[in-house]
Amino acid sequence: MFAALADPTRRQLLDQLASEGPLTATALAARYPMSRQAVVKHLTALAAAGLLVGERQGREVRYQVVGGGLGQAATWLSEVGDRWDQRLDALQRRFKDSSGP
Amino acid sequence: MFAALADPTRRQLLDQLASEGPLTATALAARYPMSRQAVVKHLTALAAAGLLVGERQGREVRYQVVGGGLGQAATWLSEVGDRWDQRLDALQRRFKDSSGP
DNA sequence: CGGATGTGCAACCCTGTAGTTGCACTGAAT
DNA sequence: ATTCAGTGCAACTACAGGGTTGCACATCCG
Repeated sequence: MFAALADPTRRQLLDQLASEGPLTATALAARYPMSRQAVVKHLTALAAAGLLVGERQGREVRYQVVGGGLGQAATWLSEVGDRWDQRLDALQRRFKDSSGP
Repeated sequence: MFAALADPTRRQLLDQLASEGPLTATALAARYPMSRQAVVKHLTALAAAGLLVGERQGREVRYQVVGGGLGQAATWLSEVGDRWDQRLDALQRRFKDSSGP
């Protein structure tokens, strides 16, 4: 899932879909200097990571962002951040204790 | 930077450093089924992404987490999330308007 | 000093994957 | 029915990156 976010193109794709709403692979490919299939691969990767869903409408497929997906990443980030903050706090407390009045 | 977080090993490494405090590359390598150099490469990648710093003490180098680094990732996530939420809100409003009482 | 321990650098496989091209299939329009 | 736009699948190339090994350099301890 972080692997899906690792590629800059995929982040851009996600960004565009988030701000412009559902689009088709062909429409997106027109905005990037790469082939349609390349874009499709990226979209598939993002969908596999649970960040997108593709909905078929006639002969086209509109991809749109799934809101909850990013939450997991955010959760992990804050967990590690918290652990590190706890260590920082502990160090600061110990420092205060040993140098206190 | 997301690329740095993409590898599971690197996330584990970050995790351990966040919860156990500064460690050397050799000490970390002892806990992983890979060579020391492999671990060093990961640590270097994390340091290049601004998530770690290595501090030399005599002949060893202790790596420790840099708190602010994760903030950037969190910021990006929340930005994209917000944009998507805005679109959702706009859609819901429009839907309410067109089907309202 | 000499040996042990920890680090740094470089060259080298090997797998994964981003990107391409080509072709077949399906839905819509004339 | 024919044509056109959009999609899907598969084979192929090429490059990045994870991992290894080998050796040289620095530092601590006897």
